[in-house]
Amino acid sequence: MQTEVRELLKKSRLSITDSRQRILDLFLRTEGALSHADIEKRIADGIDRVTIYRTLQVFEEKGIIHTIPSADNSIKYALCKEDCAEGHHHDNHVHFVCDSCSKTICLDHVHVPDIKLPKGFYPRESNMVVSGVCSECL
Amino acid sequence: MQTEVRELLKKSRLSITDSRQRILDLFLRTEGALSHADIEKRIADGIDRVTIYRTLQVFEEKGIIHTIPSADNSIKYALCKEDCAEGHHHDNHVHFVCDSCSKTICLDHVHVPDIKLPKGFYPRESNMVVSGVCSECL
DNA sequence: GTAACTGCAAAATATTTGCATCCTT
DNA sequence: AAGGATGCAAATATTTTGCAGTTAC
Repeated sequence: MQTEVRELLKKSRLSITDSRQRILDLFLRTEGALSHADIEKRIADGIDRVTIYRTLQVFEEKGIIHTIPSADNSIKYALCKEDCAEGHHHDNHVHFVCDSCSKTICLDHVHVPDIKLPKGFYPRESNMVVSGVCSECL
Repeated sequence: MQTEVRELLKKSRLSITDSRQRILDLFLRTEGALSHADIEKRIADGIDRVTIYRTLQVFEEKGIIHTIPSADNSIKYALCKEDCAEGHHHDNHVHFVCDSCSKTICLDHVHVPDIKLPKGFYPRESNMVVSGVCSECL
């Protein structure tokens, strides 16, 4: 397994276990976001389902991955870029879900625009998900 | 039960049943969005859980309500305004989730801005959820 | 009367928790 | 050695499906 994976875990002060390495490695090798089910499917020789739940939770708390909201009861997770820190996400980019291949992609360079809210509303965090057709499915 | 409820159902060519009237009435009386669980809790003398699932599904198909994506595996539903039609939602407004009272509110007058996507990406629909503090929780 | 809707039971899924064991540091 | 992580079993919770009885039109 790559050194990169171990470095990432070390940076987050997480012990370097086999499951964590394999799950994080999968994220690094995957373009686009992964759901719990995706991970279960794609890690051949099984990590326990419960361990996946716990790993995703820890990774999210540590700012290694962030969640992408969805309207179909299936949260997806994607790697955070450098500017995420423990307990403090800055996944301030637009997410794209392809209607055709149903991949979910972080458009890291497309920022969520600031919104003028009505009087009395104070924003903390914005999330934007655009669906349509991705560049590979034209 | 109000005439408004029956009119709405009639307009969508749905038969006017007790469950549908009560669920739709709840939406009309509620500010903000409702999850399946909310509905179950707030309709005192129980409608079957399964009926609630099926009713929400039909309402969504008919353009009476729309879903609001979330990052916690709990879809919320909110009434559509006039411009939603069968199989064709235009809930093109920003949704606000209050961190304090955790209400989800449709900001009907705040439109989701158009986004400039990278080459090759074609948008069909955008969703935006802003969280923070709402005007009642200041 | 007929098609559509509902409730119940049950199946299928998904998520959480407790605990004994194993692994990392 | 000690604390944390994992797997397993089991408890909960959520969603889906089939079907028989009921209701709207």
